[in-house]
Amino acid sequence: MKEILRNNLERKVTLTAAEFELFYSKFELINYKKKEHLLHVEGICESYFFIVKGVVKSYYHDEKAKEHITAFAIENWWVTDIESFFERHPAKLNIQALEETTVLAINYNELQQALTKIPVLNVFFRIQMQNMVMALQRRHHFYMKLNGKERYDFLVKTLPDFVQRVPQYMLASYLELTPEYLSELRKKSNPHF
Amino acid sequence: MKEILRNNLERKVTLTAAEFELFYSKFELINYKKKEHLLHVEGICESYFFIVKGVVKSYYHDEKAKEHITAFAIENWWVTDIESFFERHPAKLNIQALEETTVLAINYNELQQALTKIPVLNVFFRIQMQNMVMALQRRHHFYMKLNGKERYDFLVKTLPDFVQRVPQYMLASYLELTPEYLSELRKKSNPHF
DNA sequence: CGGTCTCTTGACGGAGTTCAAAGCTAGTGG
DNA sequence: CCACTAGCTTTGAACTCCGTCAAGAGACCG
Repeated sequence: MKEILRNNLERKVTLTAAEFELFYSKFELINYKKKEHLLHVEGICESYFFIVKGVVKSYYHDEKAKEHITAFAIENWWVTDIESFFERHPAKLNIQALEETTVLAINYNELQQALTKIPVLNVFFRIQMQNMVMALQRRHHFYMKLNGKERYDFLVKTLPDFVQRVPQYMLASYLELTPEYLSELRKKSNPHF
Repeated sequence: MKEILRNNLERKVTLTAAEFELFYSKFELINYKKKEHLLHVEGICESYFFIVKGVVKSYYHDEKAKEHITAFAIENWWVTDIESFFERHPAKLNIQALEETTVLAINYNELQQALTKIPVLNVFFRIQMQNMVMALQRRHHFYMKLNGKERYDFLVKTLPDFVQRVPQYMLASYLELTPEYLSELRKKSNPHF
């Protein structure tokens, strides 16, 4: 538990043992059952989550009540509604566990204190934000350059195991396609079973 | 010049006069003529730019040589190819001046030194990256939820002056539409001239 | 073994693209 | 300061991708 978080931090910065202990002490270990929510739309997102085990999805419903999945996150990833968390606005996203999921959660005030007491965390989160910016820019290319079939093929090629861990209709939602059309694409991809 | 940068920083953090002077001394003032490039694809992006005056676009060409504009930036904005700049990879983006443009540019090594010597800059850039993440997430909704007409109308409504500063075909590229189709949409929007 | 959740099929329609051509507009040089 | 040209915008027809709706077929869980 502690080790997983520590390794994740060490990828980007170096903390003294004391700094790490202080930071770690601010987290709470939480267990979510399948379909339980880490965050509900409208509430203010109080926590920044580090996923120790499991899978979650971030999603919202549009005006026609259709679900749009904006991201999945698995082991060793950080997840939150950044806008709600940092700006203290009501969330536009829901976050829900797709499997039994264990997280380390740190709340807003604790994180702000930690950022003050442990300045190197500003470096960590700056780099994390930079990486997120890069990922979002790549996602933009992904959606703009590729049509539905190409997006699906790319996902299957780059994350084959992940594709099997999540039902088709959720992938369709993430790919911004209808389940019906995705089904048609799959037929084309695999002419023989 | 100095004042504009100073104000931009003060929106998020507070620097001492000495810190600001140190930071400012690392910038170079550069003037670009219309159509000149701040950054060329393939080269490594050496500078982080702060636009003092003018407009620039970031864009790339797809495999069919079609141009895709990913962003515009105007006075008081920061712009760079984040991935190329921070990861020291060849750039995937070009950045080009659309008008006579003046920038303050800081290069990679100078910025790294500044981040070490002036720790509060880590806070500044962390917050800047956070804001960029939020902007990119909003952009994702913008493209996914809205159809072409809605995207165009939204742009005209929120940035009417900007729309006039940039040719239609560039707006079309930014909106991920063909110029032909955008022309059709404009006709629908303004039935009387 | 019954019901809900998930995936597939097919007919049809609409948003947006492609290609080709013509009509404008604005900047440039003569 | 006008004329010319290159760059920009508009038009229209044919076509493609993908969504909607309606229905049926599996599959999983209690």
